[in-house]
Amino acid sequence: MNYWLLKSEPFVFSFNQLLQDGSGVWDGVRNYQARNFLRSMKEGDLGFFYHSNEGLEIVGIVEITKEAFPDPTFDGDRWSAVELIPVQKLNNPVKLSDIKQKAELKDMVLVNNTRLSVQPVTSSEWSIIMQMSGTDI
DNA sequence: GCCAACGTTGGC
DNA sequence: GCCAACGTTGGC
Repeated sequence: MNYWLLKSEPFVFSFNQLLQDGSGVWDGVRNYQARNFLRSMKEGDLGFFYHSNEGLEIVGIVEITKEAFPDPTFDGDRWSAVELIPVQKLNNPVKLSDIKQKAELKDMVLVNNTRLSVQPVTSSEWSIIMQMSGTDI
């Protein structure tokens, strides 16, 4: 079981939107590093849903329900997409500024490679953030 | 609005 | 294959 973090600008696609829709396709990724992470996702993996630009916080948890397939917004198999469902909204969104203050989280990709939109999260990072959010799964 | 970090493009 | 120029992302 692996953990991930997915970034979206809330005015493009928000966690609330995903909750409303019931499921979503994570497409439009045009970065090789991010694509490779998409391709290594397994059904049942969990991910944080992060709002970039506005909010700057982790707002919810998603679960991968369909492993990588060709991105429907692109002609060809160069880019990939996955399907996911919302699992839960965090009781307390975890802000980037709070993450940055935690010594245990200083190595998070989110902190060190701000531009990567799909990134892995270690299980210890996952549990620390879950604790900060006051949320149980 | 600015700027740092990173990715991509294209000339050589 | 290198590197300068440019474009984009995203935090501040």
